[in-house]
Amino acid sequence: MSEGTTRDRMIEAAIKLVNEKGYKGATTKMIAERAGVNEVTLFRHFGSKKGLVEAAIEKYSFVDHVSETLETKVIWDINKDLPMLVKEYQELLEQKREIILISLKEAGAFPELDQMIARVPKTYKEKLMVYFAKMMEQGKIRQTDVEILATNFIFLNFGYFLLKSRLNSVAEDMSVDDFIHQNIASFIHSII
Amino acid sequence: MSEGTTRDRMIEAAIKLVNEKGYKGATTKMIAERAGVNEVTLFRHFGSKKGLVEAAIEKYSFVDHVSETLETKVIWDINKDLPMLVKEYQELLEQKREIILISLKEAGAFPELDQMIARVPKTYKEKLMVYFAKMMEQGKIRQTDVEILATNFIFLNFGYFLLKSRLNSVAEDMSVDDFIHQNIASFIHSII
DNA sequence: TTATAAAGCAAGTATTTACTTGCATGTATA
DNA sequence: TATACATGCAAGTAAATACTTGCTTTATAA
Repeated sequence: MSEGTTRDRMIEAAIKLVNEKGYKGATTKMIAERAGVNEVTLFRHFGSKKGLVEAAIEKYSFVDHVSETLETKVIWDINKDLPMLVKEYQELLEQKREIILISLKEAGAFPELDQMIARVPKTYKEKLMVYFAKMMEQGKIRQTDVEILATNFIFLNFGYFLLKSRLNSVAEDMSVDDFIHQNIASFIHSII
Repeated sequence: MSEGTTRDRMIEAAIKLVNEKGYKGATTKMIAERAGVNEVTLFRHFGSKKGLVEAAIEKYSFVDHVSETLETKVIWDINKDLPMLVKEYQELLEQKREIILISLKEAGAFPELDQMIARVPKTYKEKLMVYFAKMMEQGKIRQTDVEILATNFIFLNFGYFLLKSRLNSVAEDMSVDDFIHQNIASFIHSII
């Protein structure tokens, strides 16, 4: 029995097990066991397995503060801003790691989940474009297509995140700081 | 009933359904149905469901010709070589799309699959490093760390591929040619 | 044409799984 | 103390699922 209320423990166990075994693979028996709870309690709280997983998804879908960061923490110095943004974005991906991987696993099964996850890079891209445009106005980066800059930045981040998450062959042993000081530094160098 | 031998049809149906529904979600009944085959035939051929999926995995794990390409088709012109390599790599990812997504879904369940998939970007990275090193020797690209170049190139490719595959929000409506002419062009511009 | 192999068909089995019901136990609040 | 509420426990149900067996039908090839 871990910490938190009964409800929290069930939700946490559900997220973890669905991530490990997939929706079908995570049985209610296993979830109850890992939550240190009787299986019946699970149905009394959420009605059905689907209800439980939906509750779990909802709980983990906290509103991302990435947009906020891009409006407050930015100091208009590309060498400070981008590393900071990568760090925040990777942290966000890490926090949502399980639910992102679930959405890759269970694509289609939970439409709301798809949309929810898709929204993250989308809003991020839009805000990034604004940032790059302003930097360009100020003459702090080269004149280029801001959309390309933004998508490339996201592809880099997402590619690194996923290759590190699962297929740890290219990005193995590459910490976020390594990624920032090597790969992102190279990216920055190319746009100033 | 699609084309091919009975065996081929079963394997094809297995790959597709496991990709759509996950290993547990793809029932033998469904697989048989989609293959236009009696369910018993499936067991007579492969003994068990696991046997079938393993056979399917093995069949789809053709040796990648990426290494070969990097040794034969290259003409030592970065503006021609990289687009060509992206195209080939994206085609490879596309061909292995289903099995790559399966390996993300069923990570851990089929260890051989993990290794198999992981090998693709790994060998690609190594070959790329050699290519970049030679280009540098010839003074055709700027002096930089070849490993960073190679990983960034792969992150871009993989990030694009996955965001396009599933979370189609950032990369939606972005064709491979768009990706090459915009994002990769920007990458090329940054290293010459 | 005949022998052989591959596939279909029907029926069944054991197990798992999501979910239910009835009742006992504990625990907090009025 | 009494009343509500949350949880545990035991037992069960209906459906689905992987897999089997025995027999018939179809296609291949000698």
